[in-house]
Amino acid sequence: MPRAGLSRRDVIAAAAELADEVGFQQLTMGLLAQRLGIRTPSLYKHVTDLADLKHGVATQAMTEVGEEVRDVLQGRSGRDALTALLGTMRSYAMTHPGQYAAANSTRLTGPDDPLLAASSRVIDSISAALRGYGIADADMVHAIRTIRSTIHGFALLQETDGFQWSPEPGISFDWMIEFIDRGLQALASGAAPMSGVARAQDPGD
Amino acid sequence: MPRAGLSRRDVIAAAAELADEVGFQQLTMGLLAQRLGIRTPSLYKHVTDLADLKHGVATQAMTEVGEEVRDVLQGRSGRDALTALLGTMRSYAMTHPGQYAAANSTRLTGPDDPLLAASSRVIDSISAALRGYGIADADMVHAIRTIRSTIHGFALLQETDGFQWSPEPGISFDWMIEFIDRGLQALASGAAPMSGVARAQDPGD
DNA sequence: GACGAAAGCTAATTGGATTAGCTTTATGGC
DNA sequence: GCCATAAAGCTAATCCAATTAGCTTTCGTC
Repeated sequence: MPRAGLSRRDVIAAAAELADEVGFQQLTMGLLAQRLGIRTPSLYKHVTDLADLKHGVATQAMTEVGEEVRDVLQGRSGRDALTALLGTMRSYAMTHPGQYAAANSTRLTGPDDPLLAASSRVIDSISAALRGYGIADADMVHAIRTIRSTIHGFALLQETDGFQWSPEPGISFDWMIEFIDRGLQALASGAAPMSGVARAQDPGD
Repeated sequence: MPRAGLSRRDVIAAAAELADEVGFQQLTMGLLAQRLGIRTPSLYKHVTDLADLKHGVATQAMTEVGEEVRDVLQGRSGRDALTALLGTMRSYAMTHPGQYAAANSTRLTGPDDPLLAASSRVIDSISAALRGYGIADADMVHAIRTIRSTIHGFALLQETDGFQWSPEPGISFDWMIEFIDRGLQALASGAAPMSGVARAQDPGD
């Protein structure tokens, strides 16, 4: 109840904002303290250490992504849902590079990690987006993983300047969405079950 | 030519090995010096600073990946080439996590960066692997980017414990390869040109 | 056998993270 | 209105990794 009246929530929110500006890796206790107008050691009243702070940012970001995705998926299905899903995630990655990096490069601390819960919610949304394609249960886990991989990879490459902007990345992104959409449709129409590949039973993540 | 007789090459090689053991982020001057049996400041006779060291590791790794991929692609085409390509990269990522992370998270220093040259060689190999599919020039850049995104994303997720191992990631990986293979085949057979999506002219990266 | 550059070393500085221990401020209970 | 107390800050001090400065040793060469 003293001076600045900061809460853990405030501190993490400020850290998230700062991470977007200077980069998640460059997020520092000193910089954050300065931003909040307090001295560095005072931060330890709100977070146990830098790792905790970063983990908090990751959780907050993943939660936010989950909410945005859930909202945008309302009333959409099939290709429409896929486009909305991927577009939302890419958009988030571009507007909040630091937070996106946090959300996807932070290791889980255990089975009860709130970050895991937040991630699960996002995965549930991906699963929901795929529902309209009528994909076999056995393929669902793999399809989800494929989509997650693609999104993360795209965000990573773009952030690292992975491709040198010959055609705009955005165009490739749209191309990729179409590529995936066609693949999923083909999957659904059951043209040929995914051959040779073992099928899964458990719709885990 | 005194005592240990180390060269820049030796130092970077040791750093790469160390990175695989402790993680690229955890690679430290002190740890490396200890590993080499010299004092920390002595490292500065071989690299200008930590950033230079890490950049060197990245370049070495990317070069090695490029060679492995080029070799394994000899005499293969189509799905066979795609499987070999992706399999090789995933295998590299799994056996050399630190180096893989280095290669794909290091920013280029400029247009004459040797890391850029090494990356370009890898991209050329991906391009070669795709050649057998008879993909339209206009689609090539996007296809390459899609594949890179997928590989990197998969490696990233697996490393971060992104998926909780319900079915083994390897199975999903195989599934993903098949998914992409089918998509590329469909593309080639020109069923329908990628609609709505702008086409590229320049086969950049 | 001396010379010069390369490769090491020690000492010292800097900056970020973290800890210890003290101070100040809201607040709830009287 | 007054005081005890826990929360929220602060200063001082420690630790560790990176980096710089300046000195020393080792070799290959002539």
